Amino acid sequence: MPTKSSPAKPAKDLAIGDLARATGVKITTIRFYESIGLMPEPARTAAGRRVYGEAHRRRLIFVRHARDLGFEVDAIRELLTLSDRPEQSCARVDALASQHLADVEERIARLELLRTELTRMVKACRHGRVGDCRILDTLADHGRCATEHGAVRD
Amino acid sequence: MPTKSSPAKPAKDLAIGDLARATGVKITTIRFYESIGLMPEPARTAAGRRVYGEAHRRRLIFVRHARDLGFEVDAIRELLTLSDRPEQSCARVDALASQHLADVEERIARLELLRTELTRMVKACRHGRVGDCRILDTLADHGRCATEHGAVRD
DNA sequence: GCTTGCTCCTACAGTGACTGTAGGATGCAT
DNA sequence: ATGCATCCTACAGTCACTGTAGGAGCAAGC
Repeated sequence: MPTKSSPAKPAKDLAIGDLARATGVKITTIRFYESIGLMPEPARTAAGRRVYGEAHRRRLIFVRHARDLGFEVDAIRELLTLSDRPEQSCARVDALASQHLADVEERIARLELLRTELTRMVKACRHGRVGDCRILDTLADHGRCATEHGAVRD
Repeated sequence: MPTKSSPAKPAKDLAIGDLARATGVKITTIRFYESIGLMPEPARTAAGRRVYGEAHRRRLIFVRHARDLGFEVDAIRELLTLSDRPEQSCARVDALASQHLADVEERIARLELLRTELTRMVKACRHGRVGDCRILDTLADHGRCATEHGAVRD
């Protein structure tokens, strides 16, 4: 298995399409990440095509994985900055992750209220005419809801 | 309590700000709903100010409540159309609500995988230096994840 | 050397569901 | 008459991309 101490890695160059295939990130998204500063500006060929190396690949995988885990771009930007300062305390990293976890838990809680309410609504449906529809009745009047489901908000 | 059979309701007119206060929907949002056809174009005063009545208020409450429950605008548009045809079967209403419920359940499932993974990451943190940070390690390598959390996607 | 077909480039518009701002007109109370 | 709240339109901004238009580069086959 490869270690980062291998000294003479040929650092094979990657075109943007190669990088996209290697990471599962779309070409347009890679360019977008560059435009918002999540990815650094790569070297270019004489014809102006982007040339990437192993460091770019690792960084993009980090970004993609953090996005998959739901971190926002600003948080990822900060995480990337932090990971460039290995001597610092990781308290801030912990705080970012903990905050994100708290956000996820809040979203789950809100969605569970929603699930409760929607389940109730769907069960109440007697499959008759629109004029007698309990689902529409409930939508017309929050007073018929069992829970104080707030708004979904994302 | 008011019934819709009250015949001579004075139908007190509402300015857009009154309607906003009565429903908790912001003025700009009411105008936005009008622009996308969720709310009908209201009558206007001679000076061009919008004038709303009880029917508008009920419709806006319906829209707001459906949005709070996470229905998308297109679904709400369809629900509103359906509720104008009280003799039709409510099967389509049921289908829209059931589909939305399924969507909510899927989002919950994905978020729960995320919660698992984030909890694991945060617990693994040994509060040391960035260079030894398990959280950053995990972000750099999906292989360290316990679950196939996909992407969050909303 | 030329064509074919793939890859890549920039620049900009569109998504969803709003929110915010600029700049002006109206309405009402004092 | 003045001041202030409310209202109007029109448009830009949000987030994290995705899609499109229109063009240029590059390798392989003929």
